[in-house]
Amino acid sequence: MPKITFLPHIAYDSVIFGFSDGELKILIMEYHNTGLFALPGGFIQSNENLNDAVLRGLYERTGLTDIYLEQFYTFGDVSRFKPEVMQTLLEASGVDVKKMYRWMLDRFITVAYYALINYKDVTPRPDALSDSCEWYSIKKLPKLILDHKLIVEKAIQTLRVNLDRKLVGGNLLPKKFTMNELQKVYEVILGTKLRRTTFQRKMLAADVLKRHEKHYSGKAHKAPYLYSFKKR
Amino acid sequence: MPKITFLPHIAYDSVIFGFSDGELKILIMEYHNTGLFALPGGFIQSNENLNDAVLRGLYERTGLTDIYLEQFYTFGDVSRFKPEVMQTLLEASGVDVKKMYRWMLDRFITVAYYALINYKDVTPRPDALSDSCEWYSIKKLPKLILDHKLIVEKAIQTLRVNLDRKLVGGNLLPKKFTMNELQKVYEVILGTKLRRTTFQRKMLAADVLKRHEKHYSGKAHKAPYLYSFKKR
DNA sequence: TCATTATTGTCTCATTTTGTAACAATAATA
DNA sequence: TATTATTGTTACAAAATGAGACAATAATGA
Repeated sequence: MPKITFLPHIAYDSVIFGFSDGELKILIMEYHNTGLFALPGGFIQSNENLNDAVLRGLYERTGLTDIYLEQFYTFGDVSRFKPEVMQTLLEASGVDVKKMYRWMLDRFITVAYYALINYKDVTPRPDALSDSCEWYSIKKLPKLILDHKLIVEKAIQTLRVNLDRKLVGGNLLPKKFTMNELQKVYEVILGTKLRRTTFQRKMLAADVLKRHEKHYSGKAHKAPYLYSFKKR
Repeated sequence: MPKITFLPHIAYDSVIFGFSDGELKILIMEYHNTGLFALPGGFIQSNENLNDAVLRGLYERTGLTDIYLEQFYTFGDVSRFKPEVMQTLLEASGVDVKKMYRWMLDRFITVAYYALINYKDVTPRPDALSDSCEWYSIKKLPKLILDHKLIVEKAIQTLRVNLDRKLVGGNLLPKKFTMNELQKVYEVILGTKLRRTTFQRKMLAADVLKRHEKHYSGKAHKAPYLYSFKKR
């Protein structure tokens, strides 16, 4: 069995977005007994494509394979080199830093991705080094290590720009959804209220939605149609 | 004097755009006696910010310090690992590959940037490994090594998207320019003809231009105003 | 000197897109 | 069966854009 080796100095971090309770949430890991929180990230095997490494990490944490994923920035400032932080994480997990994990204390450049997933499809799983992997509202994030707060902010900025251009909002919803649910996703991401009729007209005119049967919620009013995104 | 060391496995490549003769051009390096062409790139010193490394490389090739620069993608497929190409480059330059440059034959992930500069401000300078550093029209590029063609294509795509959103077109022109010159830049980048009156109205409405004196070209017609971009 | 030519800055009107409100059509409830 | 809340669609106003017209030059040359 060949030994798995990772590329030194290069990592990735992923901002995994979900939508629930009318809020935008992301997955955050907490490390054993440290009170330190971080984005889910990982390393690239020496014979592995960068994008595949990220998909592998996403699969390990969420169990999902067919994920909307987008690379948005690579963070390479020297100021993100803080070996004492990584040392704390490793020691708290009881691994032998001196031997196997020496390379993890080096300077790292990290390639950041964001993913959009359907909240309900996921049961977050922590990895070997971490205690928990849980959803946090982007309005109430814990303090994150290194520059991870900056990474989250840039992810949200990029998502906002791409929302209309790439019409990616639907990836945060189940396959079928109502127009109102889609509008709420847009409103939360953009941070503004949108006009119902204008939104509906725009989405229908974009010719990306397929209309399905009506959805009877049990509420005392007209039932809305369900929609799904057309395959491209 | 401390020895300069570079981060292994990480490089950058830059797509340096200029505008002349009504064409969009980029700087391409040719390597000694090899007929191999590549984007200007380089490595990151172990105590240097990623962005600073790119600016340093840009300065070495162009002599410019105040450059519009944007990171747009990080390329990390295993398929870009072709040690024989780098070996050819190094050997043709007469360096001792076995000793100093062993690390250059490893797998590299490259962070790609594009820069916009005023063509006339620059006298391209080759680096130690290369023969020449010259402007090529993006319509007539030589065959490039590795995935550099893909990198150029992605740079152009990103530039198109950012053109209106960030109003960066002016960085390809001298400080002062006429509306017609600016329009030509837009047309070349977008690959389409634009309507003169609509373009003028849009640019003026955007409130990013400052109007200066008229420019008398000697031609037999009304003289256009000169404009510059407002500082942000 | 004064038409001529090419191009510019601006205006006008038509067309398209977007903002805003109105309204009829339900699905459950009382 | 009237009431309530929400939906899909239409109607009209307002704004943005497309497309052309036109007067205002800067040089040229008769």
